[in-house]
Amino acid sequence: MNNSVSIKDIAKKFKCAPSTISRALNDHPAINIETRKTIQEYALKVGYQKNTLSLSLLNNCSMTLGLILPSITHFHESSMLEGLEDILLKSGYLLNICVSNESHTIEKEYIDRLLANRVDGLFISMAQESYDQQLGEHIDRVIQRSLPVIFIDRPNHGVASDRVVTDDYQGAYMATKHLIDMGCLRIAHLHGPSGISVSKQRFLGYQDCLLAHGRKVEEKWIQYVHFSAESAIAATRNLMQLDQKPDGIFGVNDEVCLAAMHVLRDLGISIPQDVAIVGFDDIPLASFGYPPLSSVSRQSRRIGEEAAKLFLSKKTHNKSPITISLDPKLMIRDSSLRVMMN
Amino acid sequence: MNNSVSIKDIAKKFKCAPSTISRALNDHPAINIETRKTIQEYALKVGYQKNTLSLSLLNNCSMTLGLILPSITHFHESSMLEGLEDILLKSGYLLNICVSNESHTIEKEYIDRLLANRVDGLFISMAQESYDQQLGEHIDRVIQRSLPVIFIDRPNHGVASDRVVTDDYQGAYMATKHLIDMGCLRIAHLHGPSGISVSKQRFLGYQDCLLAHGRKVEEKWIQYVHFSAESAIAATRNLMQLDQKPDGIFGVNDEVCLAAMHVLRDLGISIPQDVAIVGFDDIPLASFGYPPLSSVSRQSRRIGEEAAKLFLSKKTHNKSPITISLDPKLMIRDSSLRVMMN
DNA sequence: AAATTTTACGCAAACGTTTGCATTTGAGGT
DNA sequence: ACCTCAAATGCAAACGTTTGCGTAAAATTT
Repeated sequence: MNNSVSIKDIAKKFKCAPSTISRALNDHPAINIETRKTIQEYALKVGYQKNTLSLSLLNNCSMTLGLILPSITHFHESSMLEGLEDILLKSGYLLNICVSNESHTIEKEYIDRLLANRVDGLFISMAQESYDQQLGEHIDRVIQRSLPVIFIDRPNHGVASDRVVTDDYQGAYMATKHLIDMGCLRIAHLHGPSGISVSKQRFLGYQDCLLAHGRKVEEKWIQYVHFSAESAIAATRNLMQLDQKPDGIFGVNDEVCLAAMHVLRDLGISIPQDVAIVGFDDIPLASFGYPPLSSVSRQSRRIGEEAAKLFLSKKTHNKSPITISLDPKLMIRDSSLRVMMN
Repeated sequence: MNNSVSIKDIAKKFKCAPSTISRALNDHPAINIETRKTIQEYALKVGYQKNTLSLSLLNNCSMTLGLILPSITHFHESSMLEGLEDILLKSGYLLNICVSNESHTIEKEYIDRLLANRVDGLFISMAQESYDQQLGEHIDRVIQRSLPVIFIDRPNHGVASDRVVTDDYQGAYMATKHLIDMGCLRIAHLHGPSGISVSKQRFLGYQDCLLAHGRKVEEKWIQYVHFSAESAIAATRNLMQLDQKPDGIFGVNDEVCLAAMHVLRDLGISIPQDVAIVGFDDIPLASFGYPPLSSVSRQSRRIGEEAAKLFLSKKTHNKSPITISLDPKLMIRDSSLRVMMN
């Protein structure tokens, strides 16, 4: 079944000790230079490949990391993964990817497997279930092993550890402020799944911005949606059936906004004149919506990069927990850019 | 640094042999039922976690697989990954994710690391560089170790191994046929990056369908693009500056089509009356384009599921290489649904 | 009471690699 | 011929776990 050749096999071939082979392959100066050459050439010929598992066992270091995400199909998540990979590739690590599907049970199962495989660290964006039910002891188990745990996007209630996030609050504030600047008087919000930090922070930014500018936060203008486009259909229709229709929408992400624009077009409502709209994430297709969708960029790829760098710095220094918060950027496009006439 | 407790540690605590602990934890009947209980409780209390690495070493089986992709940010790829994960989760495997970024060098590096970590199998969608330069010996090295290698999407020139793909040719044929049925006389194609199988197959399906229906395949109606939306901007403009403008477009994927529609709207060209358009992949946002974009669905998630199942069946049976080809489905939406008046 | 079986556990090897500490060999100096 | 020293290599333990085999003690059967 397994054809791999080991150091012992090579040792038999040369009738010498495994240690000699090991040293030869690692260019140890104590081994005769010609012996080294001969052994190295033979190893190459027979396709010898070091078995890292034995080393991991010996050194208590597997050069493998774990990444647990609720899902991976959104641009933000996959883009973040690419950022992580980019840095880890250069540092010799491998990454185990685990999709929890927002389930606490699955998350726990994956953590068990990762621990059993002795990963050297863990990046995690907690499942909604774990968050809702305030379940953190599975993460604590990891930290008790003094393994670096780096939280991504979502916070770690109770657990003291590192974090890399975008400042969702600030991003939402900027988006809402922009809508106010564009003359919107009744700004609605497509609120993300409750219990998830991202939803909450974006709502708070929206709320505080309205209050700071003397607006009221009306419950009827807040509709709850999931992160998928479909869920925004009904929500948007609801908004547009109100007596007091909104003239601005801030959505929890771009998918729901693109779906909302779809509904608005259906209803013959012009964007941005009748309703201005701003999303979040700045996915590549935002620019190609009709009209092009204004959006808050989270620098997804950089989140991954910063998380990886944070891990690498922890490996050596082991400082106290820190939070890296990246600034969001507002990308203004036609969906909110009103022709002001005053 | 590492706080993990081993079987040996527990054995010392109980002043017995490690083998006793091992058997107790694995519910071996030869161990006294009460001893078992005591040991299991203690193990739970001190947070014992089996070290899988030692077992991997012993059994030549790591319960870990590798997945190498050119990128991960497209819906098709991340969706496929979720399908893979779903099946592998149930089978106890972990998945190492590797993004090659279409680079042969990176792909080779990742394969080395995966082999060193003794993965039990490999899923791979080959990098364009490897494909362009006909480089396959790094894959051969894997197969020579008699490791299952399953190719995804892109073929394995020269290498005899399993494959899971969508029938791109058939999908493209269906899309083109649909445009013909909708009365399009001059059907253009936004051709994907050359050298990549997906691009080629979709072009061939387009070409053969045209020929089969007595149409000419005109070079001027074929524009080359990347898989990103941006790259379709210039391409679409070029098409619309021709004397003989196309009245139908089949695009290599949805991103380029959504971008193309953006350009068409800018030019005041009505969709689908002036130009009908059909994409590929059926990404979730296709439904929310303006107008909603017709598209060929590849069943991305199922590709991952089938690949995982194929691996699992190979583990036991070890049959000769097979190719699983999934049927594409044409999702007809407004972007191509013309009101026929004849 | 002797013989037999059962119960419950220990021993040691194995997986592949590294590494500190011998040990061997040969050369050079006296 | 003897001592010294360096060069080149071997030995054995270690990482954590499993497992076939051995063995002691206890329980059961004659």
